Amino acid sequence: MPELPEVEVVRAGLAPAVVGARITAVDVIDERALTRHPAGAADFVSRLEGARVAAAARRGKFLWLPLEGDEQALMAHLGMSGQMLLRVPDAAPERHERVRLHVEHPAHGRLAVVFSDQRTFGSLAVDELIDTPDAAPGGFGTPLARIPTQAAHIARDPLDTAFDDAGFIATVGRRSSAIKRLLLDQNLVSGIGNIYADESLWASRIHPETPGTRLSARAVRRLLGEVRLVLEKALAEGGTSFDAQYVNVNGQAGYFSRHLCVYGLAGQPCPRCGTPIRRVAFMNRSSHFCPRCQRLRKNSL
DNA sequence: TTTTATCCCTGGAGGC
DNA sequence: TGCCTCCAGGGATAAA
Repeated sequence: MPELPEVEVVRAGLAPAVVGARITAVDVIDERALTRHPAGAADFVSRLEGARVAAAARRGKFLWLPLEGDEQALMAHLGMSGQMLLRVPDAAPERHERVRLHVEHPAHGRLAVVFSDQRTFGSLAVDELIDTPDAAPGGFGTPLARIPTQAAHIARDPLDTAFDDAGFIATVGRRSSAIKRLLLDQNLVSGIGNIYADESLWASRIHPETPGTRLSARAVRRLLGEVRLVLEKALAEGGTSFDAQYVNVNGQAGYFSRHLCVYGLAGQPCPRCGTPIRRVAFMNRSSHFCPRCQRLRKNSL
């Protein structure tokens, strides 16, 4: 499931192949891949054909390719199972191929950029770029203080140098929601999904259902530090792959799953204390934690 | 404003 | 073998 590290691996893989390239043609195979582009497939195609890609940018789990000399960008969210694959121009269709962009790069020649998505939670759109409220770059990979309108509402991610640590700590301290719910709230901090939320909370020894109001500023600062460490380690390993749902632009898996301490490891010993990891239902998904290292305390942490 | 629940979707796993 | 149910989960939206 693509979270920040996986999306960043995709962005970094796409950048050298598409920045400076011209989009020569667009095939929309399945319109469900355009749920974020309400004007429809014909409008999507007409806005892209002939355009040149100026950059490859990302904030949290949102990825976008600003178009040169224009106020628009091709925006992508990979959802649960979306993939952006680089292929030779006449490559056979992928099993769950939804959209194919034909591009021509001045150095690399013709390429196909394939958006493939099994569960169809991902989507592409051509979106307007607007100014960022803090005048800092819109995201990683671009110096411009611009962001697609559909990504403008989400917070910066923890690896963004413009991330507001103090604002995050203060907001968490005011909210009574479970800390895991707050970590998954993209309006508060972006890029974290179920895997890295569980891993960061385990590293911080915080129970996922601890209310934000029960966490001291010091505890939230420590958690933020662990979030960054986990994300950076995952990035260095190429992201987390459990199956074919996440691969980089060349179709290769990441290796961070070898380093997971709790996620998906219910019943297995905690790497720190040996107590069996517990899995509980949480927000229509799963939480994994060590019942000994991560106790739910009544007093503040 | 904050919090919580529901829905969207596909394919693999497991039970019968 | 075939059918059925459950499960995975990011984000938008509605409801409380």
